[in-house]
Amino acid sequence: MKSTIPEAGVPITQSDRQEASLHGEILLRLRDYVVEGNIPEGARVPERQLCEMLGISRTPLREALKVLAAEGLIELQPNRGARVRQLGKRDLEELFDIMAGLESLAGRLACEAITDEEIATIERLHYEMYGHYLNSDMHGYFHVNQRIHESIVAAARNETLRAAYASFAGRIRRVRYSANFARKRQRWGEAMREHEAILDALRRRAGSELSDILFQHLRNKRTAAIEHLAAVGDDIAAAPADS
Amino acid sequence: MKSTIPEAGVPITQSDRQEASLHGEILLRLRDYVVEGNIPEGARVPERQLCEMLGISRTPLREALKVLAAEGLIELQPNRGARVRQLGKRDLEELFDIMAGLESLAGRLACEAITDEEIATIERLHYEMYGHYLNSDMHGYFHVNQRIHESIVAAARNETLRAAYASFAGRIRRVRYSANFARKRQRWGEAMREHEAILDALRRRAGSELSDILFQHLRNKRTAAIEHLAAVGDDIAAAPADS
DNA sequence: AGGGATCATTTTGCATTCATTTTTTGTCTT
DNA sequence: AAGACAAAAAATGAATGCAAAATGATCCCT
Repeated sequence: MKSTIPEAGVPITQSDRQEASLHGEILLRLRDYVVEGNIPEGARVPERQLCEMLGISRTPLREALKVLAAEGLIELQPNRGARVRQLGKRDLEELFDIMAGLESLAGRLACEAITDEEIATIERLHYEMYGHYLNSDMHGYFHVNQRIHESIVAAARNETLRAAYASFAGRIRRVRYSANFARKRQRWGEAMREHEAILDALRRRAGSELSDILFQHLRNKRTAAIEHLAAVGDDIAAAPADS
Repeated sequence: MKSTIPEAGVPITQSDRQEASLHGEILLRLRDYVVEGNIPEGARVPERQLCEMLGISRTPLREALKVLAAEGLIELQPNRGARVRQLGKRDLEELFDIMAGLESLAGRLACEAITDEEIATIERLHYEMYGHYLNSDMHGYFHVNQRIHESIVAAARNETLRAAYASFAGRIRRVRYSANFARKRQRWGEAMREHEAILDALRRRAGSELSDILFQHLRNKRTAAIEHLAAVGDDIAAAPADS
């Protein structure tokens, strides 16, 4: 008996749906492959090459490419193939704002349903993150920080929101990670204080307040990231013009 | 060679955006077709039938179906074809909350960039809507109401947000429309007052405040819609229950 | 020798074909 | 007559083939 495929008529969750068929498998692998940054931005990706790399024919590959294009990870130019999407400054601003909005929403919803246990878990993560902060462990801080935000999204009890959040997060994954290392010591301290405010509002289940704090917190992240990329990012900031 | 099936369905309309390719054309047409509610919820949609209806082969159709599935409009069950996605009560709650979050975000962003002219336009729409309210013109009210919310989203100056908003709106389009007619006179009056508060906050560019008001406004809409569908909707509410 | 046109090669888009899986139908057994 | 098993029919998933477009290379003309 395999992985408990529900009876007919019952919707299959998006994550389960993909694994069975080949195009779904390819979709998952290709998405990871792109999100992880294995293909340089704006690079042309010939179908044939991907096909032999994955050992499949073009049909399921093309289906996966269409989906990835719909998700905004790649661009499909008519008769000219697929390119990894290049994010210009404006694109990044828009995506960061959306992430801010989604987390802001997640925080508001989380206040309606979060359990004490979940809050305790987030508190533990918070202190763990504080430890990384004190040790100036950027890498550890980044990952625990991610887990905190993911925990808030999970506490919102909204699977559709979680999926949308994950999708948008994938689109700016590389940038987010690289931008994290741009964090100045001062901004880092501010972020820690903001996280304390987040935790405080969460404990009090102050939805509207938490929504505001989260948005502002992410907005500040956005500013830091954009500034960083404007200074360092030549490859990324080069995109804003068309083609 | 019988390859060219002439004028089997409908001629190609190039008026649609940049979608010159066949799969893109099919995607737009199929999406509209599903969103407009031409296929009953949960109904099986054989590829063959759609192919001859659209006058194309299965390849571009299947590509379009994959994208629609990624958008959440249809479901693809392995080896069992495509079905129009059925939204259970929980799905609707989640989607309404996301719409609330996105509009809340849009309002906040709009306050940063909206022009006096845009506000004036929204004011005109508001009074037009008020007229429909006084005349109990449900249909007119619904459409002007939509335009107001779309105007706020447009004023956010975030194309990615606009696209995401449109996508989620498509998923609950039918329900939204039908739920609108469930509006009790009392709730209708409340909605009008909320709209006045929205306009007021927008004039003052009070982003955080507008964000709160919009979320609450949409939350109230959600409650009304879910109650309505719980009472009337047998087909829609039938999905979540276990088999 | 340099710029541009023409032709060959590569790549993409779509149709068709082949292989499984599912669904239906028909028959047989209890 | 109802249920179960089996075979046929239909539908889906993936691969291949073919035409059109794009890319690159060669050749011609000034």
